[in-house]
Amino acid sequence: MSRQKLTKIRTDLLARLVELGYRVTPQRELLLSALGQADKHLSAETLLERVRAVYPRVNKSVVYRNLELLAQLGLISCMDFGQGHVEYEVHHHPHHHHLVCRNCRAMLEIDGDAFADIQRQLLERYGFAAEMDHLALFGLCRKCREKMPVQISHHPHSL
Amino acid sequence: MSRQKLTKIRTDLLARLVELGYRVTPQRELLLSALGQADKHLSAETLLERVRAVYPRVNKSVVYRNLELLAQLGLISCMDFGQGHVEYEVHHHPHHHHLVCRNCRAMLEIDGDAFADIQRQLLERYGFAAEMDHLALFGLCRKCREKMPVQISHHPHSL
DNA sequence: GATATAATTGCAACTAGTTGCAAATAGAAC
DNA sequence: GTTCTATTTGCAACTAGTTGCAATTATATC
Repeated sequence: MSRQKLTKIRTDLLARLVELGYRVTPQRELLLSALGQADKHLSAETLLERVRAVYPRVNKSVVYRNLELLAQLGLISCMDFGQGHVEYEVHHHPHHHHLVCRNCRAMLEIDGDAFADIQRQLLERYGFAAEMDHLALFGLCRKCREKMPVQISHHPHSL
Repeated sequence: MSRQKLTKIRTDLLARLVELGYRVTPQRELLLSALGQADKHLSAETLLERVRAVYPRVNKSVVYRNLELLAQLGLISCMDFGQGHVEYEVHHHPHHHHLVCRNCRAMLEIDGDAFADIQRQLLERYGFAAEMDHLALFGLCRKCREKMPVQISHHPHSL
């Protein structure tokens, strides 16, 4: 992605913050730069590192709080990969899901409306409006399924 | 549930551990008792408390390690509710999912094969074998949807 | 540019959970 | 019942993330 585009992402998000009544601070600029420069989801920790690479005195609670804020406002998306592993990204492609392989950690991005049917069913049957615009599902990818025909025992003895 | 049934759950799981080559320790007995007595998912912390209510000197790392072990062996199920909130339970009803309301935290249990169709589709289209036997989906339940027709602003000023 | 003030940051103390390692112990073999 | 040893536990130090609060600062107004 071009340098211009990256700058645009940052300034657009800053402008949105101002519109919503929030302030532009150097810490927020740094964080949005880091997010804009990333080509994939990044963890809060990685983002803190990248922010500190530019300006080491930024406090970690500021990064955590701002990531939460931005996610709440819908300016960035927050993907929960389970076991407390959360990653953030700007909305490059607004609507997609992830298939994560438990074995090789490979991640397959799939179409955003893959779950539209089931979403409609849940609404009809249970009156439940499920948020299904950015899901992560775990399982085994094709390669790993083919490589692993037999179930591995979990016992340390047998490993 | 009857006292007998509870004891049975514990002894059954202990027997399975022995079959798999693991040892029976007082700590594991206490943990399985606590799990067997629970009528719902419990967090690791709550389980630690319950174990310590009986025998206060049990170490927390032991509880965490054993919950991980039991879940890995499939003897208990581990439900990830996102944001690092994980809960454990013995398999009373083997196959179900949860619809969790973001607003009132109400939890609706739904049928285990609600996602069978989509699971088959993911396998056909992407060769991905998704684990879909115990999912948690977030959204708004019927009541909260009806109560909340307008979108609330997130800004602290306006709250 | 100075002033006011609400938003934001930095700090320090805290929580839940993890890890490496030495000590204790369950279970097997005698 | 002793002995052996791999498993399991307890400990202490650590990590990621959270929270309350005082100090700082971005922005609006004059």
